Amino acid sequence: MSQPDPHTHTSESTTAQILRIFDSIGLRSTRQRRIIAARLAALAMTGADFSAQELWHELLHDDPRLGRATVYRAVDVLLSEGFLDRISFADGTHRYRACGAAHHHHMTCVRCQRVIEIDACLPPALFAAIATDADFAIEGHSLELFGRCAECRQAEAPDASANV
Amino acid sequence: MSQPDPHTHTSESTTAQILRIFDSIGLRSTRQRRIIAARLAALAMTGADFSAQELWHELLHDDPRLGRATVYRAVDVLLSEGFLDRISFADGTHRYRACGAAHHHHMTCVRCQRVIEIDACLPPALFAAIATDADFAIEGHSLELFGRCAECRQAEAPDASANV
DNA sequence: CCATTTATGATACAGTGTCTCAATAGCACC
DNA sequence: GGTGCTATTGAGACACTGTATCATAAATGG
Repeated sequence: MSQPDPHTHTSESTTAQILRIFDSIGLRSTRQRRIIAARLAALAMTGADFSAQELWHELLHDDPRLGRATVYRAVDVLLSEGFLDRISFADGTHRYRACGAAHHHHMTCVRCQRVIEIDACLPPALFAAIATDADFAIEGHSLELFGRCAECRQAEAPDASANV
Repeated sequence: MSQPDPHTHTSESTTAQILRIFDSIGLRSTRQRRIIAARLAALAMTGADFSAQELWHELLHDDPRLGRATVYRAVDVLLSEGFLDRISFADGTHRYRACGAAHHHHMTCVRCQRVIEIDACLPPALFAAIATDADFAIEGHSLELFGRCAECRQAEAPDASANV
């Protein structure tokens, strides 16, 4: 309850967590937000990423009358509350991912677009040096890595083993 | 100034450099591309950032019939050739900047949107550790820092004239 | 149950980038 | 300098993403 084990999160408890976020900033518990929370909880389990548009289309199966703006509004709230992460892709587009609040970064496979989380971060000394040098108060940062996952490297090596 | 002069490039030579990029990949030298190159050379001197749309609007002063798609196409080419950098902002939008080819990152003031370059980068050991851990072949990365510049911190301190 | 106030959904709107295609203009060759 | 081939252009249609508006519906507190 008050001490959810991150490794035993059920879809239901994640749903409740999202609804608690809405509640904590004075937003009402509506049927639409419950539907959205349930779907996001499922996405949080799988770690899948999604665009706001895609999320809306999926939710239309649950409720064909669900408004697009309603979904966008909920995503905005959950993004600013830190429940959702925005992932920027190299082509300038961006998608969302339910990652909880812990600070981390993402690495994207440029071939299959799979996204994995990285818990490593930049050394604080680097930030300190930059901040001092430029006289900036650093408030946040975004680090995205791009590369090829093991599977895609295999799949792309037709005459393999001679390659690097 | 006794330090290494960063302005060893004149606007004209930068224009020529851009046109050489077009030429090197077999693209023709057109009046439109020369106009675009000249403007980008000027932007490269000041280090200003811009959106494709803004660039197009500015160029309409030089040639009121210049097509929007023409500018977008040129920006795409110069981006993929590494002459332009794409800067991603925290709100998901992105802009371009003529930075030449040297690897570097950007720090943006969240208040005045000023962008400064950072030559610091991540320690190679960090990349190696991540790549090994996740079995990824890392091909690129993007690091954006957000914060407040000295001026904006001053401007935002209403009753703190004695503040840092 | 009722009054108040928030949330919703439909739609219009704005911004950004892509695509198509007929007309234009470079470029290589004569 | 012509000439023909072909890349390029420009205009606009189109798609996608996100925001604003506002009458209506629904949730909350009493």
